[in-house]
Amino acid sequence: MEQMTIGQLAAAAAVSVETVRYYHRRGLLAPPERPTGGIGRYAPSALTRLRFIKRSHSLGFSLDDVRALLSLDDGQACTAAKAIGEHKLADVRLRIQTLQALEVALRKLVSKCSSSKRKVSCPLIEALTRVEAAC
Amino acid sequence: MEQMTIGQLAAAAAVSVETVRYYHRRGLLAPPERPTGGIGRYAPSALTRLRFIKRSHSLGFSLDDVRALLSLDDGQACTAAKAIGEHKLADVRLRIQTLQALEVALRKLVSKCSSSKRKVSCPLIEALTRVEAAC
DNA sequence: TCTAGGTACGTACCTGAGTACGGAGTCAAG
DNA sequence: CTTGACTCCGTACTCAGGTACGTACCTAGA
Repeated sequence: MEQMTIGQLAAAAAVSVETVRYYHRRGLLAPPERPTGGIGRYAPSALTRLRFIKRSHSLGFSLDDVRALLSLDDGQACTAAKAIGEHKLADVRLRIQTLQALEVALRKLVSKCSSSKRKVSCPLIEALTRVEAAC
Repeated sequence: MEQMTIGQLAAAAAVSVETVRYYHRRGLLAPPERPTGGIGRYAPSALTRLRFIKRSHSLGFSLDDVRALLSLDDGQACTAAKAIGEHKLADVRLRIQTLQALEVALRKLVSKCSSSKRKVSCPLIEALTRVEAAC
């Protein structure tokens, strides 16, 4: 009854048609049944699945992660889903730490730059040139 | 006197030979003078420059950023260098904020997952499927 | 002089997540 | 029955920052 074409599906999920096709190729979303030579129609469940993909991806899961999550979608695989989520959480925390260290380093460089008065060399450039700083 | 081949230069900066060539292509490091048909030799200043590139890049500057910084390397362009640094700093802070929001969302999902007892569906999967959560 | 290993150069390939394009087919409304 | 919008399919391209490979050349040491 509510069978959709690829364009309608894509619009409903606020995604491009090309993206839907890309998800077919990546094995995240099955291509629809279609009458021989005709145009495919998607069941509403495809929209649910597509939204799941989009939401998971927007939360930082890679498409491979998402495929793993989808394969757990029998509702009983909570432990496995949790493991994937925790793995991703650890990854996000690590990225935050790295960026925070970077922020400190950059802030120091920039503030040194603004406080310098008439030195020969720009302290930011100077700092980036020095060898003793950690790589 | 301390003229280096590309291999020695790369080793001294702990970078691969291919990477040095790539930096030539990207206009970050000039290819060396070389006797007609012979093998190029790099002056020590090339090593300084290569280390500058590596350090800046490790601090999160893109190679285009690095090229901009290098073009300021007359020591008097502190204001411009500071502007580049501040721009990058703002970018890093934004990335941290995004990741922190993500961390909160993920943490909630995962903890819901662990606290559930014998529900029909895994709450993580459930949450990712629901429509009302922000995209 | 021979040879191993380093160099030069060009091109193709990699990751991740798509985007773009072109030609052919299909479908519904007018 | 035609037109226009949409679909299908395959291929190529995008971005960043390289890596890998092949061929030809050079050069230092035994």
